[in-house]
Amino acid sequence: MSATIKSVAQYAGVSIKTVSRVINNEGTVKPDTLAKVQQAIDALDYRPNKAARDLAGRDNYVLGYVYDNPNAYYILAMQNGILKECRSNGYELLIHPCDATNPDIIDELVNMVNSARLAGLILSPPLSEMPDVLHAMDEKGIQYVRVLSGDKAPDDKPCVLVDDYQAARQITGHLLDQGHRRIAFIAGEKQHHSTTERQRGFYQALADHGIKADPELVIDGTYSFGTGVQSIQQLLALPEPPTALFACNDEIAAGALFGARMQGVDVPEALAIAGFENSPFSTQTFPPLTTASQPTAQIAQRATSSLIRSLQARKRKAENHTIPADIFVPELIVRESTSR
Amino acid sequence: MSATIKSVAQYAGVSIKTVSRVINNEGTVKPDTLAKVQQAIDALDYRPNKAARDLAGRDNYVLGYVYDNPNAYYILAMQNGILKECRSNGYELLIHPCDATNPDIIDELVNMVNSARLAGLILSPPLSEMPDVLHAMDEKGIQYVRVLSGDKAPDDKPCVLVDDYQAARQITGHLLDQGHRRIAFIAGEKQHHSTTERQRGFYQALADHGIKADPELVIDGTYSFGTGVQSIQQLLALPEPPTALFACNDEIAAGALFGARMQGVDVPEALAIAGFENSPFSTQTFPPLTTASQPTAQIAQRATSSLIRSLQARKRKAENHTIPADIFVPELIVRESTSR
DNA sequence: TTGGCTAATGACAGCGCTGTCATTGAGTGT
DNA sequence: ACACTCAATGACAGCGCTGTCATTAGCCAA
Repeated sequence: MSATIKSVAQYAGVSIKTVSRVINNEGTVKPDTLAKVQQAIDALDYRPNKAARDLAGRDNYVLGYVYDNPNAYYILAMQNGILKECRSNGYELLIHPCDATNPDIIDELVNMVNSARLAGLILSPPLSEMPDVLHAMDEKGIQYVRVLSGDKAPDDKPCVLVDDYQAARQITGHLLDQGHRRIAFIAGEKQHHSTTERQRGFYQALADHGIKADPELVIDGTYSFGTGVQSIQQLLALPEPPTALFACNDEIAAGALFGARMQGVDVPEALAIAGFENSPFSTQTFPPLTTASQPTAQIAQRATSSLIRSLQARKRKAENHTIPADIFVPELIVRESTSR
Repeated sequence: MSATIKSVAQYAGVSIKTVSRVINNEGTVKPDTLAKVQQAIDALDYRPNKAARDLAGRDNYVLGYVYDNPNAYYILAMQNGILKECRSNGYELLIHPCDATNPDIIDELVNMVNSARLAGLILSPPLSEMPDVLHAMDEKGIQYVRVLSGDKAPDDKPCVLVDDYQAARQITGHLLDQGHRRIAFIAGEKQHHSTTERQRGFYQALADHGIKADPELVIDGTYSFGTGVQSIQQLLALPEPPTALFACNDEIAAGALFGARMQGVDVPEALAIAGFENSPFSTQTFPPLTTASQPTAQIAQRATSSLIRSLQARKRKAENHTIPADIFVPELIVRESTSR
């Protein structure tokens, strides 16, 4: 049988109420008492019983993860990170796939939150970037945390930032360091902020090296293999084709790699290719792709943690309890697709 | 506030325990008492409080989905199907990724079931095919449903079957119908029954046409892009290379397609390629892959439904309540990669 | 020192239900 | 008519936690 609040209290030599205060972060516990309790919790591997909390308290300890994203790897990684944090805080997760282009999406979300009595929502792109959705949530008093592309929080509501701009700058910088001067860029859907941020980083890196981007080398597409194949054909047909390519994600990069090979262009010898995301795709190509890795699960975990802290803060009516936004910069991973 | 068991009892003029008996279908209530209670429930629109039931009872109304499978698309589809069925039955889902090769996997699962007081488990391959795991669950009295590759239930415990054998036979048959006689096969991990079943179907289809399989054309590998690339190189180097390939899944097929193209071999003109699974991979290649589609979400839903029915049956001690196994046969999807 | 205050902690009831066991009452055989 | 079943129902404790309120300890000013 697993540990209960009672056994933790006994172990730590305090009352169950004090343990309750610790697990709810009520903040009115002396540091050394807190340490004792924390230690007891760890020692006994205690996890609050959700049913009991739900029954005794007035809120439900359930969070919702709403997503609309075709990238299964991303979703799963997010989910794992969220789950991990939920578990260690005695929350449960309700998973809700949805269609962001559905005009009734807002009603759908509000209904879901109400009928399942969710404590809060975790939003990832593109939902986290839809002003209408966010506005509706604010209006209904629904708490949420967003995972966002950017380097600065747009407001003081909880969010976790992924600095695509900086990472894209690094990738482009890497290509420039290899001596490339004609570097192409293939963009994904422009609705995703990640796309525009990555593009911004691309331009900035060029500018850093005093290079003017050639508009011919920048192509708009979608986050798909097909975009990569088509775009690279177009690029290679240019009178002066690029010597390097930065694709907005690995899937596009894989498509471009495929397309280049089909045309007899060697990678990386004649064309260096870099992707973004470090998806399983990126190691399954020949040669493997240089890319940028976002620690998605960790991002999700941090986001969930912010949400929970914000929920707890609101519960005890702490004022202005703003949680500083975390920033993650995806890390450059150099593989053979860009080796000299 | 919604009605509680107490208010229903008062309204019906019985004790709360009798109401409890009614809502749990315990069957020891006199018909007219039952009618009275039922009427009270309807009148007050009473819905049992899940948290209270969980806390008081011995099981939670929570199911667990345990998986170890690198295929994110598969997991997500399973998850969605399970979720759908859970919701319509008032159950909740706990998701637990794990590592099937971990020697402590059994302890891990037993611990999880106990500490979360799960009502039952949904097991997909490879976990559903590990005798040790199943045996341990039986021993501990943990209920489960398996998703299995096969066409016959191995025992009378709940399971849902996916007939890979039949589907593989159909795919190979399709290749044969196109006139191919030298057909290669690339296998995935042999621990997965799906691999051996697909291979069995491959051999059977050849036998149906009086063709003896050439051992040179059958290659063992893993369910990966890399396996496809390497294997096709090996196959094309043969003095008498195959004219068609059946790869154990789409990822291998995509790798093989990539590898063939790199060697200047046209698909489907010089080499027909078929995959399996109908994963998003299969439409993102050029040309798109012929494959077999399994309705994973539906399979998951059916599995969950079996589990729930079996749980309820056991609760009211119904004997011999065997639920017949469902069988799904993945459906052949013909695309350009095998067109004549 | 004394009273008055606040921060830290504890005692205890009760959330809505189920499990266990006790009680009732109708039916049975002699 | 008698004890004897057994089906039907009820009384009651308690699941593990939180909310409320009481208590204690620690501190300061007078």
